[in-house]
Amino acid sequence: MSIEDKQKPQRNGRVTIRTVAAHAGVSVAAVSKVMRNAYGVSDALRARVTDAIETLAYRPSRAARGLRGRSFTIGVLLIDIRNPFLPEVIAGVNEVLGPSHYQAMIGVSDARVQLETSLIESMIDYKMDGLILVAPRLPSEILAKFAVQIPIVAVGYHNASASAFDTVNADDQRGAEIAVEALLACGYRDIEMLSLGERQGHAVSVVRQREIGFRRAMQRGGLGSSPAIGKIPIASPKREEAMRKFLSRKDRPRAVFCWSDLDAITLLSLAMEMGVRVPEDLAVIGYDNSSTAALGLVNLASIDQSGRELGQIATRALISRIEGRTASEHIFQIPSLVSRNSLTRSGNSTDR
Amino acid sequence: MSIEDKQKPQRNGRVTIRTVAAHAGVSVAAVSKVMRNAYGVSDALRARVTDAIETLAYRPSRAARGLRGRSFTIGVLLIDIRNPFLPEVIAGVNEVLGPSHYQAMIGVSDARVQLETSLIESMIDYKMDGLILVAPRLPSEILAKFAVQIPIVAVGYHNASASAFDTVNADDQRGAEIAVEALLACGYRDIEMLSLGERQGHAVSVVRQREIGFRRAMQRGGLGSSPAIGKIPIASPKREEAMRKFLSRKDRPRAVFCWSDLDAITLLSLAMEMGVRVPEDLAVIGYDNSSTAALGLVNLASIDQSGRELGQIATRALISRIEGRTASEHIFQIPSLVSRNSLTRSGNSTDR
DNA sequence: CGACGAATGTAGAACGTTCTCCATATAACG
DNA sequence: CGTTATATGGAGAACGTTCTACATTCGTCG
Repeated sequence: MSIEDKQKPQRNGRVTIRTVAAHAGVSVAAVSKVMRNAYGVSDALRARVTDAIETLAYRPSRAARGLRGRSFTIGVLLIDIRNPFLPEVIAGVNEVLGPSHYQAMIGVSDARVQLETSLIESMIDYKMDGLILVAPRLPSEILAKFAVQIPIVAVGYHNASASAFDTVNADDQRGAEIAVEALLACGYRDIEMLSLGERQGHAVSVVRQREIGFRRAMQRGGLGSSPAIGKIPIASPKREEAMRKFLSRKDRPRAVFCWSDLDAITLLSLAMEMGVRVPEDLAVIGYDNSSTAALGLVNLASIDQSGRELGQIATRALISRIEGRTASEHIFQIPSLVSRNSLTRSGNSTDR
Repeated sequence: MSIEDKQKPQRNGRVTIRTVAAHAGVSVAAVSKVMRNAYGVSDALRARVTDAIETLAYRPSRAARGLRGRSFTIGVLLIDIRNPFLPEVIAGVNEVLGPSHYQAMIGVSDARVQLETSLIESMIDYKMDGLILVAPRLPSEILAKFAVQIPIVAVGYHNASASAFDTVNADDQRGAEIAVEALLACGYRDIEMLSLGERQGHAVSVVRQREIGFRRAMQRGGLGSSPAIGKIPIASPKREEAMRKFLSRKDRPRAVFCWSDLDAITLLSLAMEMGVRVPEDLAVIGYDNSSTAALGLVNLASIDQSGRELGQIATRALISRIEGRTASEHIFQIPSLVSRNSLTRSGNSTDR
């Protein structure tokens, strides 16, 4: 009879930590200890509990875990899911997370500050163990405020002075310089940059960094103190319109550096439609080295910043922070040029 | 003094439901009721509580919610994040979820059954309210087993007899038929399909459905009882190799239908490299009408199944199921042809 | 005026973990 | 043999919600 008192579990189907404890003939606390492999567990006990977990196919409830301690989940926030660069980052994250006991949950903010905020809050409310923010839009002060509640690593967010969170970046200034240097090396002097519309990037965004690098390289090359930077809106009908206008300008430059392959590829396409030959009339170089750029049909020269690597590094940084590091880290990767036909006819089409 | 007894909250910084209750001078249960807008709340009470929530900037803990009741989160499982069709689905999901109080969390399975299983389990363990599985790899019996634990809607998964979960699909058989009919209408008779390697698709996958549709349309057109279907592996080096082999076959067909734009675009690119003219030597039609296909440079005719719409429909179905529906629904959308230059030179290049 | 039902609010038991103390057993040591 | 350290296991209080019962207050109606 006294045994039946204990038989309260099993009420609904779910196998809980209590079921496991009963099956193994030990206490709930013991099971918890084994799972967290905490101190003070004999081999015999561990074996018995492990067995019970196995046979019952027990899975700890993440919800309950989150309420009290670790949830073993990390949140990844993407600004946009259509930019092919971002999936690469995810791939890198998953590679590192795979062998660990952590899992990634992804949120997509669609570049809306409102949604970004609420997703971050949700992830905190889920008691996730840490966050990787990819190209967040929020200002540093806000991120810092979140960072006291949860470990944060920002990718594609240039703020090397942030002390509350880590950053992982490709050196976007250097990337832009490399692009300009490549154009100069091909003999082009009349160079412009096509960047992203004003409202889309704050000072710490990758876009603005690339503009800085562009300006510096142009000045260093002796090409004026304020080189031209055009702004392309992000929304679709206006976007193509702005590019068409650029392509039909009588004073169109000889070469153009686009902030992203996304724009560069569309530009290439419109150029073809409008009879502007690439690279004979206009040389184009993009950024991200997306898989579309690599297509023989497109053949777009591009700056490669390995999203996969950035994802891997960010994940490792986050885990080390979750496990106790408090000093902030700011990691830089150096991007590289992938030359293709949009740069010059002899562009190395068989890259890498 | 007796008041101070109650002052236990506020221990660490977090604003909990108890803080709100104290601030509004009501019970915890009352606050909970207001938030769930349950029955039996006066306007006065509601106002007071709403005020307190506002001033304290209270956010309910999702972790705690999940432990007891609704978590107001739905999980989305993607087979692969690099296929541009899938982000479209997410966009559709987010559009419907935006105005609601639900939020989406995304997991990426990378087409690995193991990972897919563990992600689904995690989502269940988080007590998410429902799941949208996009092109899952798991067999129906397993999905059915999961579906008793959590409402499930599968997208891109053909099993109209499943009674435990809903399915939302474009009619992939019909889509393939439309493709073949378009090729026939252009006068091509020597037609093959390039499909996905054997191990990649089970019977209910979209790929196999497209094969069925292809066969039926070919037979109906009087083109043999077992038309040729080539299989292209998914992994990168072998993939291009198989396509090159196809392109250099002496008995290469006059027209080809690819299971996905992903393959069709690579094929187009390799064809150009190898000097095979499209559509003069080879007509190509793809599937998904991805944004890359629409580029002037690529100009790939394709079957359009609006991923956005599928996402929207799936989300609405899931919500209705969460809110009580038990009978399963199996929804079909009819895809459409987007004609472009890869089909015939006069291919309507200015689509949509 | 008594009785009953509707409307409103509250107490308190879950939910499934983690983790801090404690209790006990065993070993070590003088 | 007593005393003290050390290893091992367990009890039970959180964590922040939801939600079922129940208590109270009114109105209404016969």
